[in-house]
Amino acid sequence: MRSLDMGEEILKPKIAESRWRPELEVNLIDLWEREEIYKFDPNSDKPSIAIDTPPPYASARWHVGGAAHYAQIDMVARYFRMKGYNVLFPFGVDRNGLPVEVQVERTYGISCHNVSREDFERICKEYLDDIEKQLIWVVRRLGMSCDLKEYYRTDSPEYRSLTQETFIELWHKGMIYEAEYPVNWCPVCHTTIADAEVEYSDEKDTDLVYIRFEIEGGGYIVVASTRPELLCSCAAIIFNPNDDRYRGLEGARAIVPIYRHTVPIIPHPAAKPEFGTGLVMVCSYGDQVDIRLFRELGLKPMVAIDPDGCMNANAGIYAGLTVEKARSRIIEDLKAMGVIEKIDRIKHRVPICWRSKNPIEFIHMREFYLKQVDFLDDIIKILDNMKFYPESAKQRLIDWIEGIKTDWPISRRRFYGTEIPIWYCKRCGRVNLPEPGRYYKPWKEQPPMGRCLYCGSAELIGEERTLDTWMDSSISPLYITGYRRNPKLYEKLSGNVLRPQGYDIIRTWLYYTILRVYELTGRPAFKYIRISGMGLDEKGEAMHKSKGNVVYPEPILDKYGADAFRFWAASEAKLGSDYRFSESKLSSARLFLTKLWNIARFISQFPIVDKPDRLKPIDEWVIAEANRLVEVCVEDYEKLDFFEASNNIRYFVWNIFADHYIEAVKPRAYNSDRTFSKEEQLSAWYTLHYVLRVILRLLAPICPFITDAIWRSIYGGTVHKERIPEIVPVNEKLREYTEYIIEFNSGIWRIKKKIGIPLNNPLKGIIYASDRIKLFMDDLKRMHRLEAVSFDKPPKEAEKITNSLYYLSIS
RNA sequence: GGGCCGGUCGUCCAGUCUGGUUAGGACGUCCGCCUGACGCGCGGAAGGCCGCCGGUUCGAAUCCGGCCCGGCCCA
Repeated sequence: MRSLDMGEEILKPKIAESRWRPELEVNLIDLWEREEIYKFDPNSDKPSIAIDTPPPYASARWHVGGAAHYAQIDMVARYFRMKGYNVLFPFGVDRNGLPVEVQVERTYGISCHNVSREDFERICKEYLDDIEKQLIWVVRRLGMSCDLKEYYRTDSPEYRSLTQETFIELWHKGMIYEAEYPVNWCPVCHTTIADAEVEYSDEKDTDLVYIRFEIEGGGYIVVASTRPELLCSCAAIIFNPNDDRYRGLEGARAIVPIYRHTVPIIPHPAAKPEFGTGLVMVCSYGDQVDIRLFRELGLKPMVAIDPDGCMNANAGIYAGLTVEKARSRIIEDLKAMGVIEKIDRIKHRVPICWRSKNPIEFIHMREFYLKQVDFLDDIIKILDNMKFYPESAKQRLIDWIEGIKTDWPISRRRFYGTEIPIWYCKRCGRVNLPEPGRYYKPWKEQPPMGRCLYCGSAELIGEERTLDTWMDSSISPLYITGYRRNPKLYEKLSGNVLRPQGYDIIRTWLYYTILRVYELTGRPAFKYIRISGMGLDEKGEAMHKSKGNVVYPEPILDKYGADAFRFWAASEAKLGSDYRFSESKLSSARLFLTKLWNIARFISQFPIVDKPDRLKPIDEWVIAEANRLVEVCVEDYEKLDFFEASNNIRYFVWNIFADHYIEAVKPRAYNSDRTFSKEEQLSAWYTLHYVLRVILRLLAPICPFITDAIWRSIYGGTVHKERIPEIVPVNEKLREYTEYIIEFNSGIWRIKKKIGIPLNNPLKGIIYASDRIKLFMDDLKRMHRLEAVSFDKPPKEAEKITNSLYYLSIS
């Protein structure tokens, strides 16, 4: 250390620029990569954790909400590292399945059915590669501390082979079966989808048609329906058993108009008396209720809609028409026949496909199913072994699980996905599964088993269908921890996986993962589950391309820098709540960073000294406040949240440290007029650096760039290898003085403003203050350049400034 | 229809679980200031019947009941 005999000109800040420039962030990204400071060490004895990053769909660009979510996940990773953990933080890109295909078909105006399967696969890959580049650019620019040299793709042969391996494993465990049931069918995507993939449209105006049915043996009834095109498949008419109007009809039969077949009239609680006339026709299938009723009442279904969403031969003259066309045509015909009583316009929601957003139909298909109904109780029980943040997210999952009634259909009649690894024997019809361990494409490769394992026939036919994309995604924690491929790593990490994701995919990604990991390993998939809210636009509405309100992160990151963006992402909303994008908040985040930069610049001019034997009271006071900040931040970080931490850091840095402590301590730190002793000056220098280092370490997970830039230029090394600061022993009671210090300073500033003198001018006259501020008075007196301070009772002629501050001017 | 979340200065949000001095912050607004880090700054100020109605209590933004409005999820 150099001589402490200060001539003022020796004090030169180590940080020269008065502004942090976000362009400099890019240099740090390169530096971090070169120094490999975020690398996971499989041989370390530190506690380990794996973060199961949500593989973003490569089929869609990120908006600022998505980028903010990933920034938050990175904060989690960085916090665990600074807590002393060895963190496996992979980055995956989900490239499988229907979403990709739908996007590709839309973008290129093709259909997977009118180009060859090979070509379609190639186009999907190229499209994904392109989008992925943008994605990776954003990930890097955000400062994500994952290893981007080794990110994984769910459509890689390695990943798909694990998906197939788990399929084979579950097959052999007897958990997969094939069956023909009514399924959710998307006529546009041309495939079965799972209940979890069904959404409901916004409320739309629909015709509720009141149709007259003759009763066998005379009379008629009126049935209201939104799906008259299904008349041909009408198998019964129900009314509520409590509905007095229709009691007499029990056992009667009605004649279906146009088709003239007769159907029973049955009392059943599924009919709501207040809907329409209280009489409901049961058709195969208008909705889920119909499916249930057919099963319950033992009715014989008649298929009326084909896989293209058109009426089939059973619909008679309407065959070949789309459902919508058939509906309007049949309404016209019924009108002409004079059997329509009236048509109401009602609002209702229709089930739609989560990707194509088209109405789904319920039709019969033969599909593979993964058993889940048998395991629901076990799954709910195993949730107790996983910690949810926030706690309330758990209920959403339980609600979903409790509503599950059928097994999971996992086969998809699509192309861009993991192939179902099955060859069928043409002779005996049995299913042949290959050995696990590599990636199979049964639709184009020779059967690896050569001959049928059961009858020895050489005639084997490869399965053409693919798996539901959630069959891939739901093994991501197994993939990243080396399940079946790296036993040592798997042993180390299994049981230590953290899942961060949004609440929008609780019923899909989260649920399916927990289900599958349980079925495969019998263990809980996760130790921690972090559920975040959704990123919305400035008005609080979801961002959609079609709405034109999408804000992309690239220009925002260029303009404000990643740290400002990340600070915004941390400080905008509590974990679990939705967050709105707001450019004005982003710019205030940037102001905060500038403030921090300049605080560091100021402090950087003073030498870094050892702790002196005695600290001045105000120094100890600010350290006590810093202790409290550490407590608040750690508490927040432990909840995997950053809202309280970031907001408290900002408040402390700006409103306590800068406004009151630094201002008060400036004269002592410079000590140009030798008001203070050398030891007192050292106490200031020590405290300034101490607090700055606390702030930088606390903020490092949120703002990794600016904190590291400051750390490197003042202290050397990187802040990212530091630990989260701990509380140091000081007199915590000093925090009780905080409000008095603020009130005192504020009072003096008000006096100076009132008499019209600059804040750095001496204040003539006598200040009457409360003696509770006495402890800090030599610093405060010098800070404000007060001429005289008294702790006596103020005289009557003194002016009251605050409850405890009076001023007697000298005229 | 069922469930969940929300309604607090002009705007966006804390505070509500664990009731208690003048309900906090950020942005915006107004006034003043070149103050040995920062004008992307400093200081000062204005601005709120805490959705509505009732109840519990010495005391309610906070607890209880009802209602209204907005959003999400499920049928």
